[in-house]
Amino acid sequence: MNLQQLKFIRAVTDADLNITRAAASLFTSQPGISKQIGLLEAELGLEIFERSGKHLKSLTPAGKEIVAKAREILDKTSALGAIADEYKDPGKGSLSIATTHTQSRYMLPPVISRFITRYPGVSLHMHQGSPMQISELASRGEADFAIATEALELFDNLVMMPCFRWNRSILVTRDHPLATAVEPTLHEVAEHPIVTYVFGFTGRSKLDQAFHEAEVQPRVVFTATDADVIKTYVRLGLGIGIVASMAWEPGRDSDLVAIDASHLFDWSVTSIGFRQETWLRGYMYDFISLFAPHLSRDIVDRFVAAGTISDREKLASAMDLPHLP
Amino acid sequence: MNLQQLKFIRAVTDADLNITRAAASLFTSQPGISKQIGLLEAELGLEIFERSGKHLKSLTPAGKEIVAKAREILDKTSALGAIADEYKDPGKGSLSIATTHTQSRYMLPPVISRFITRYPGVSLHMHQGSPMQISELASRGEADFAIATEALELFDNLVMMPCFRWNRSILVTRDHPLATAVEPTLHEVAEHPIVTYVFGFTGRSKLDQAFHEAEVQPRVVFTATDADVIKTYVRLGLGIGIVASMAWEPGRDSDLVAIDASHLFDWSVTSIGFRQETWLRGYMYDFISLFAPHLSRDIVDRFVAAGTISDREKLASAMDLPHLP
DNA sequence: AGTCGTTACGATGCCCGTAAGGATA
DNA sequence: TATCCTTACGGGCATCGTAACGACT
Repeated sequence: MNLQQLKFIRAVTDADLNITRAAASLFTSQPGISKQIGLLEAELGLEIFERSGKHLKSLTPAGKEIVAKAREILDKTSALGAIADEYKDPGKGSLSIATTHTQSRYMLPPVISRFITRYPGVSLHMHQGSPMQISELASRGEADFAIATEALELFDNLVMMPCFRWNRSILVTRDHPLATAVEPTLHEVAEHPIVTYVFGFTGRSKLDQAFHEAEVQPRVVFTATDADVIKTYVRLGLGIGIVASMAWEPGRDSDLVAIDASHLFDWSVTSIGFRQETWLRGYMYDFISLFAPHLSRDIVDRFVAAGTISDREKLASAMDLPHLP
Repeated sequence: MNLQQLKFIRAVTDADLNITRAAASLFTSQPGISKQIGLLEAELGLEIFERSGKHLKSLTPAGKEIVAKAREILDKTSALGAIADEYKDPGKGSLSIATTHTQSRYMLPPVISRFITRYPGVSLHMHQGSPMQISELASRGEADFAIATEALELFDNLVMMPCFRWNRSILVTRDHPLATAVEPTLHEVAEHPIVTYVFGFTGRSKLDQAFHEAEVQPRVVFTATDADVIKTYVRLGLGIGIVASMAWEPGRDSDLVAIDASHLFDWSVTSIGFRQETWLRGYMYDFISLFAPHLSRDIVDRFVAAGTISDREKLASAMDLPHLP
């Protein structure tokens, strides 16, 4: 058995049991993988993949466990590299963050700015995508951190830690009837056409939930994945915007009025997550603390050490999170 | 990087940084190890071992972490084999138990007997030693289970679970003045010369503690590592014996009188422990349950999942253990 | 017919073993 | 001086790539 073979079975599994594709992703030959998998199966004395003729059909029950264990092993081997890099030069390395538009546009800029000042030797990579894509990137180890408000809990190999609570604001043009409203009700809001996030993005679910519970049917006329687009259409008069409060910028958006709507909707929590197995470099701890000051190195370590999801939830609920704004 | 290299650095560390000895233990050549370590260090870009000239002096700080991580990786690779074996034939395999004389002589026989009936295909290996040796065997993975009353808590990579509580009996010959005593006091006991366990064995510490707290100075005239030897000297009239209650066998030891001493000493807890990283085969779960019926598969899994030592202690204290006899 | 996995074969390169050299305690 | 690690060198073997074959959709 060797690490190469483990990499191969992982790649094949990740490529939907297509050896050819796995070979392409690893820049190697397809027969090589086939051979090595055969050797590994011979050594273990059982089949990892179930074949139908010459096609891989599925993982055998044993194969599932073996691939899972192989993932753990490979994760730890990359940790070895991280350890070495940290000791060689704590200030040199790379950090890859997967996040949504809302975070990267409104929350991350000051954090990133402070981070690159402190760690000029760390090369930053940002991936933007849907919460689902983000979680998957982190879960597969292609991103070090996932930062999002939704979907992070769907991957059980991610350690996720709550960062802050936020709520929504209603954006209207200055001449809009709601512009002078203070604490409008859901009914009043629902009288106007609404422009907001696509489902699955930026706490959209809490928004739907509030309307549903109040038995009010909102007229959502347009949805987008980011607040910039939403604001554009609010300016065009398509409807009122409901966006995360941090998406209203005092300077740039002074042509719009932001009405706090935290009395209408449940608070959403933005979390940062990473793979359980990752070995966190010093600058990674620091990045987390820059983004969420209550997440000190100790606290993060405690999250990592917590064995079960319920242990982590306990830790999370014991924390008092900052409320934005 | 490959698994071989990780095996090498682990072996060298375990051989007190002596490459020659490590090579011997792995049945390979010394230069081969030297070379591979050099290659690994080159790949990681730092030294794992600190050299003084051509001798390995110590592990570098990075080296310590790297070796620790290497151990985890290697443990998981052996788990792969275990998974395969389990799926190939759940009834075939081997089980190696490290334990003390007290356990293997008095507690384990009925368990072993039932186990081999249920799993005739599992080859059993028993190692006997001091609690310290036992823990080390388990901690190094040379034994699957460690069963002992002391020292298990010293190794933090062992998951240990409480099995039962037991206490001590005073053994005297039939004609001894104490033979008819009921609930003798510590002072009465201390009037006689005592034969008992060596320090570090079979709950000896609780015994000393009781005398110390009562400010009584016992006259311990002979110590042994097992109750059979102790009983022999009690029969010779060297003194009264203080042994684990389960060491008095109604039939074989009817020439001696056993006086329950649980009112004098604190209860001791015997635990079973195994390495956190071991992948437990079905028969291993069963063995645990045979030895300690309250340790069901679910409970064991919960112990393994518990992230921190304090989590495990919480689980342990929530359990109500059988009291022997 | 096209896609995909297995088998066969040849070459490269890695790994291990023996032998010799150099440094430390 | 004895022990121990490193370097050097040669042989064997594992791995990888190309090419051909066979099987499924």
